[in-house]
Amino acid sequence: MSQNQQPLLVICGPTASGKTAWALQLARRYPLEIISADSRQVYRQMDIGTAKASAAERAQIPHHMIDLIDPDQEFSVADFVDQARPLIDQIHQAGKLPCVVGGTGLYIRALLGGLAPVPSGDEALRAELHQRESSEGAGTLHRELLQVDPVSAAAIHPNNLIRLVRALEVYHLSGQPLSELQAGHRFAEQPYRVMKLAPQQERDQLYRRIDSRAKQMLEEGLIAETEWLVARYSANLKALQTLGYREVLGYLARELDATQLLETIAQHTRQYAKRQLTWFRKEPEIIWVDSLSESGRVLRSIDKFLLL
RNA sequence: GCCCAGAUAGCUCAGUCGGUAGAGCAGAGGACUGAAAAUCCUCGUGUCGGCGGUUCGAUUCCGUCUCUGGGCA
Repeated sequence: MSQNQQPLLVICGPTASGKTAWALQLARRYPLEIISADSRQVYRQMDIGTAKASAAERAQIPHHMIDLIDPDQEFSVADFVDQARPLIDQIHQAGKLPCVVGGTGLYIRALLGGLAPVPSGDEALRAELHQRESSEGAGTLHRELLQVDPVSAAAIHPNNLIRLVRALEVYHLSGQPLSELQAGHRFAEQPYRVMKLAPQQERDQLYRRIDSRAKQMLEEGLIAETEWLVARYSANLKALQTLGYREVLGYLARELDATQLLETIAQHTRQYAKRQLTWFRKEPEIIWVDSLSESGRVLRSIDKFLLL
């Protein structure tokens, strides 16, 4: 089985770290097609705030897993895996090299390791569970979970409602504890032969790049893009809870002035990048490098990887 | 110049009926299997504006000075 594994390049890392530039650089040397691993770029009409590759860049190299759904539609990590894997196969069959590029750590982990066989989300049930917590008091869901799935209950903080709801949802839908369904899975599938790269840089430098990207998004019209989404859909859209859009919502509600808007987006993006770093730092086998041109060393190891 | 109100953690502030102080935000670290750009957890010693006085003991009371708001001239 492992002899037949096809090669897959992965470029991961925090937002604004230069992943896209790397992919474009590699595309000059290899017949790349890009698989975006980004939970927000799947939304159409959310272009500026999600920093999608430009039309020119997309004309240069095929980009996949972008603009899949409208902003009012649901999407999950399972949808990502289900759609990305056949695409990767097709790219291999066409004799090209798929390159996963993105900062959504969970999507990448699930793509490379698979997901446990658990039921998918149920919005109505979720709403009901949230309702129960607020009407019956804080701690209700955690106590319930303790009864049916003590292992998950021990792992999930009583305040982490989203994850409590998910664990209870799985139990109600399948009759089995989430922890049991996950046991023995541990992201152990290995459908591809993988080489993972991540741009390495000083925290200060990354933060400066984030600051200027936030400024750029506002200059390119993030406010107008958000206003359009609010008008077309609603301010309550879950997709509008995305970094950048959420702060513009605050600006439109006059909770922030223009200066505060820029500063807040930059600040929240820095916090997000920090969370991403926490995730990727513990991810195994990532090769962190300053730049691809490092006298060709990285390129030579990619060559070697592809020849195996 | 006079009157009033402030001056406490990087920021905004609370508080100590006198026994040297704590929240939110920021920052750092961490968790994460169908909402993941989401969600959640942990970490707070700082001449309590300066100098005097009262007191066993002052950041807390008194005086004075400096600075910042606001008002009156």
